[in-house]
Amino acid sequence: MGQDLPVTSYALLGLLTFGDELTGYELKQRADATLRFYWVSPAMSQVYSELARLTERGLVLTRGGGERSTTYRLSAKGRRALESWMRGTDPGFSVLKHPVALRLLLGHVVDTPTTIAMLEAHVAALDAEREALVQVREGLRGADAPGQRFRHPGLVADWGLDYFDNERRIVTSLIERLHEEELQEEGDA
Amino acid sequence: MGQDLPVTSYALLGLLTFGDELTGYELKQRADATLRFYWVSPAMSQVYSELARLTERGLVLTRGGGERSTTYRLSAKGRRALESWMRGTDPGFSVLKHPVALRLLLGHVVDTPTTIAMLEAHVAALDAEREALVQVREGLRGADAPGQRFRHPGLVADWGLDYFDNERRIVTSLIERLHEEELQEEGDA
DNA sequence: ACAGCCATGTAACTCGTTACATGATTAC
DNA sequence: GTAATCATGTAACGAGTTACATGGCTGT
Repeated sequence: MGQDLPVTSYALLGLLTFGDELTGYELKQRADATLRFYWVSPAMSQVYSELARLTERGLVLTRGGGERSTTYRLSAKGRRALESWMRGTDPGFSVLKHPVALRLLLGHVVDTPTTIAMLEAHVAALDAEREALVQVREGLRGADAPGQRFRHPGLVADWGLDYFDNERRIVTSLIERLHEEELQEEGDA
Repeated sequence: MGQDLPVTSYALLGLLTFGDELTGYELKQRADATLRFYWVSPAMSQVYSELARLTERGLVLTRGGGERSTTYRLSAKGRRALESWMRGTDPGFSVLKHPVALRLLLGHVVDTPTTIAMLEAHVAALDAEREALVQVREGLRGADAPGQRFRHPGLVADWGLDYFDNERRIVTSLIERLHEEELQEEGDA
């Protein structure tokens, strides 16, 4: 034991449990494709520094150091570390940083049409993100059947899609609520 | 102009737009009560250092400096800064750090019952958080009618409650999916 | 030849946290 | 009296970002 790494380290370590061997660059791409929806996509430079730390602690093994590209794979020690982290530590609660909700909270500072425009832009962004996640989900077809070893990413992607759908629904209804108020106020004026 | 503060600074500044005057301690409590659901609750020490910076830039005014407790209120300049931030800058997309989704993604590393137990604990945590938000929502009764000046916090709280409800629903269904797979596997063995 | 992607890192910096330190006021 | 809450800060640190720097390889 005796390791306590930030969650992002374990997340990157976890991306190396899918049976393949990646360069730092490829690991970053994998993080961009899937991790970013539920966690964060670390900067390129952080991927390399995390890999250096994981290597130092013997949790990953390198191949081809010195040449143009180095690949990384999970070590037995790394697998044990990941497993004991998953079994033995409390995940903690999720943290949401939602700039649109924050600005809606402060809606009295600006006029209603400005707030409505912001929410409409958010719906558009939501659609774009959803579409990106759909692409990821498509890429998992075949590996996602019950009993398949790597079926979990498919489950999480479905979770994410459901989240997007629900958020779209509620934001749309908030827009309507604000629209009705607008009409009311115009009636008063 | 020439100010570019982190979002958290504007968030704290925004909490001072509700017509009252607060101590750092009270501001922290307000952040704990509402901001934490959509953004973050900064540490006590950060609240004080942010207030110091906002004061330095003239965005908030202090009363009673030197005595045991100092209160802070929004300045005209602070209001303009907040407004131009809300109108003129892109909110950006929300960031979700979801340790439970992350661990579900890596479900192949542990056994299914462990994953199910984690999801069940998450449902319990969700219920507790929801209940805390219900309390906040109750405190907003009266200020939340259409046309009321400070009705937006009520809208955001409703959004948050809907989010919790939806997440509970999907996590529960994920638990069922995993349960069914478990039974299937036992049948095979 | 040139653009774009693959690949790897360093340096400086900011945000935000935890730990520490202090003391007044209030409730029991 | 003593525990909890109110109130304010400092110091050290870690996580993560942006900007910078470098160079090979690939397609057109």
